[in-house]
Amino acid sequence: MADHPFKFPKTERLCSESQIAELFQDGESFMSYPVRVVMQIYKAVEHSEIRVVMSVPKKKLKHAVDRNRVKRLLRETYRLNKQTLLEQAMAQGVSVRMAFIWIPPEVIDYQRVEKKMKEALVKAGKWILGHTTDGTVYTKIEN
RNA sequence: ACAGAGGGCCGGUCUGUCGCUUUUAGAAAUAAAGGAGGAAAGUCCGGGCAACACAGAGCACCAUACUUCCUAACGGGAAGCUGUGUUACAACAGAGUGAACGUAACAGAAAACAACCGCCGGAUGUAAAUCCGGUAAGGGUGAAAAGGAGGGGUAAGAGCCCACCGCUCCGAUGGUGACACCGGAGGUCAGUACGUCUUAUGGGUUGCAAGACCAUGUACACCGACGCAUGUAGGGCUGCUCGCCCGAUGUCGGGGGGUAGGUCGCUAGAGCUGCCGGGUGACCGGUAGUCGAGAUAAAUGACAGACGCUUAACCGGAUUUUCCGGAAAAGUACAGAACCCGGCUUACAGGCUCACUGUUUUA
RNA sequence: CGGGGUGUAGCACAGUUGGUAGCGCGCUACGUUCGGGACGUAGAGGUCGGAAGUUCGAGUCUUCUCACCCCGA
Repeated sequence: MADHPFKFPKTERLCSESQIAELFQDGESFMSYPVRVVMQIYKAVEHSEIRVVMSVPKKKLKHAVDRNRVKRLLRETYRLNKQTLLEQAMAQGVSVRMAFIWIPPEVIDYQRVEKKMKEALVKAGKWILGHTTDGTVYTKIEN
């Protein structure tokens, strides 16, 4: 995985309906406009991994074209900037599940989305650090 | 040339870097090839396909409705007919209803066996006027007022009579037909709109989250059939016995509960393209070639650069409008497959093309 | 993706054969009260989601369109 840092295969995406339901029920969320991030961490089994899902509500963007466009932008910016967060997770020995939910009712251009995604990932890194050091971590999942 | 109205088609291209998905090859790393639309949309119709239901006939309900054709089918399309409409081309509408019934607000005398005003005649009266009768030509109301508008006729009028038009019926001709056109007759006690209604045709229900299979695995309450049994263990009626009744544990089916993972359905089809032939046309027949997405939290992308196209300030040249060359800047649409087809409808930057109508000018 | 439903006053709702759009709560004014509430009287407030069509006339019938809600392994 370290050999090809910009890949984004299915093993890094959250594909199971039940795992997504679990994430939204038990995960904690914070705002990093223009996205809301839902996160959940648990102890890594063999090596740390991060599984991500992108969500764009139909109520915000009515046309399928716009929803696809936003999801592709989110995927692309995450794919190109995920490396530092993965290193943080490996340092703490945890795996992460997270969801990005789009908030604004319009499409935003690539440069701004990339900037906001970097900010969101920095916040996520701080969140991981905060929850691993004060011991509130390994709440639910052992899987 | 200007104006108007219509049909058909296209709807970006290339390079680099980083990715996604399917197939094939490979032990793997990886490599190669493919990867959104005319509307993929709305889900308004029609089919295929699937599961379930189903003797036959009638009624009811829903949809459609000029004619002939096209089609797997259609509420779609083509060509025509009639009417409305336009300067014209367009465009729009379209079964029957003298079989019967219902409704027609407000206004108006009256909304269907019509006398309010008016007109005419008669009676009473000096007169004004009142009463009786005739009259649908005129007035006013209304969306709609009892064939039209002329002449004759009459007290005044009226298809009361006459010619023309319209209407209804009959006949001839042309057309597959809607219908057109011609001739004759009737003599208008046949109004209008909508609905009920009539006639003909079609319609079983639900939809790929249909449905089939595999894996994981929970809990069987209840019901039916079969099997076992001298109807055993056990239970109910009872204080107890007898007696009577129910009857677990097996197999199959129903029902209930659980699982949220995978495979199939899943893309070669009323397919697409070229040519030839038939038809006014929708379309049909023949022949050759061709394979063009199959995802499943859901791929088909992101960024950078160059070009193309449109509008073009501005600059240069010929220089009256105008033409030629260059060009900053801005814009480059509507929109994303989810079982598949045939239509309809709606959205759409810009461009190409075909045929048409009117006016003006030139030959 | 497939199927079904609802839009009427500020809010919740009525409105059958097409013929002047209503009820309840709320709002405004007046009365009543020392004042308020309650009560009584009067009144205002409507592109009937939007656009076409049928009709003399559409909340109602037809077509298109917009928004919201529900159901389906």
